[in-house]
Amino acid sequence: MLSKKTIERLILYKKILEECAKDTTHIYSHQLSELTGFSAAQIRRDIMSLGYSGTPKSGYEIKQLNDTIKTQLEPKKGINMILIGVGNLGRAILTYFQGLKPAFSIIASFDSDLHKAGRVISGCQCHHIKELGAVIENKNVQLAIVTVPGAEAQGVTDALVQNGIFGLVNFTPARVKVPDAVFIEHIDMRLQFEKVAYFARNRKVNS
Amino acid sequence: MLSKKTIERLILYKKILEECAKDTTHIYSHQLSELTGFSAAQIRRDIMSLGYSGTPKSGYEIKQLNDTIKTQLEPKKGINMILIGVGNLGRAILTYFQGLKPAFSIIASFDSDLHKAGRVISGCQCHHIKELGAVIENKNVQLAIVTVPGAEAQGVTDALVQNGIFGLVNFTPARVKVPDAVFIEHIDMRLQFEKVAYFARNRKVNS
DNA sequence: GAATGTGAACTGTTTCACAGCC
DNA sequence: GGCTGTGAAACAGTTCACATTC
Repeated sequence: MLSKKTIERLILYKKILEECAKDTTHIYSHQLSELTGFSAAQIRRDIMSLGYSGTPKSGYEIKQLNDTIKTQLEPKKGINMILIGVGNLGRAILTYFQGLKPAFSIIASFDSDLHKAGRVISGCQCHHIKELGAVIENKNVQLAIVTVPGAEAQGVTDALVQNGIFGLVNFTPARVKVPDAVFIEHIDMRLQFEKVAYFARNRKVNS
Repeated sequence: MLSKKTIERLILYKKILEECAKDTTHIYSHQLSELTGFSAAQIRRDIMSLGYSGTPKSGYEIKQLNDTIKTQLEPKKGINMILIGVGNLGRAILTYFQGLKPAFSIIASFDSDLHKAGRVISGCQCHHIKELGAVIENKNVQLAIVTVPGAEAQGVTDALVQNGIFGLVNFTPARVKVPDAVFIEHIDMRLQFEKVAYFARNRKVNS
């Protein structure tokens, strides 16, 4: 099993290799290093962990390498996602994702507000939260994006897990708890901003 | 200098301690562990690295501990931020940040669209991108949030760095390059979703 | 000669485990 | 007994450096 950090880098390589494929057929680790900012040794190590090999003569064959990464990362069919909480952030994400189909589709959204339920908002059908179970089952939903207010996050998460969701992206500041078998990623923007503020303030004052 | 990971945890402790302060005056590491999901040893180690000490009898004094964290993390005055790119995501972030004042204020936004420049959008004065330098200088801006389309990210970033910004949060998928002395955090949502999809699919199938 | 593939070394982070304290 | 504080061990992630290959 590849580590979280390795996966993040592979996802990045994949995107960059897609760009490169337009211009050329082979690439060296030091070139990928230049494009990604990771060290060449790191990149060779990652590619090794995929089980793919290049040659000293011409480096890595871009198309083959990319296919190898895709095989590891991507499922055969697209990912079906839902989004809970159609507020400002929720709507922004819905709009953003219109551009990423079909690899990632948000196929339904949910809100507890009866004024939103039943309408199409930001290009996505909004349901009332009580229909959660039915939609997840019918549409074979695998991932959920949580953009409700922090106080509601744990309740919504519990309901999602109960209904068989096992991958979550939580945009609320609440640190919700999930069973071990469920994978959750917290994207706490406030925390990220505080971190940047800290390191910007305490930056190395050389150069 | 504290590490990135330690800082992230400290920011979380701070928020949780603020909650706890309403109910009680002292807390044990294992209680903080329960609330945060990090191990008790980890928490003791982090607090040690702050130079703060508790007592075996009653654990850590919440108010003192929180003040210690704040001294490390927060500047005396609030952080002035700007946001570049008033699209969907940009507007969502602007709205979201209205609630976080005064610790973090987005004091201006910028866009290359002349229809947006001059208006107040999502509670924030929008300027044309060419006024960047003037506003940064006048308003003592320290941090910038980049929410432009990926293709424009590097150009905007260069302009920001040129104008003396040394902390950036980049929401575009582009991996922009900055000088060593500038701190940048990438929040690539697409990448995060792919990662969650991967780990959700390859999850441990026990329990 | 310049690249890959990789054992070994190194660096950073987390956990263990226990002395010391109340 | 149950807590903190912390050296030491364990683990994870990255880089080094070099034998090997084209």
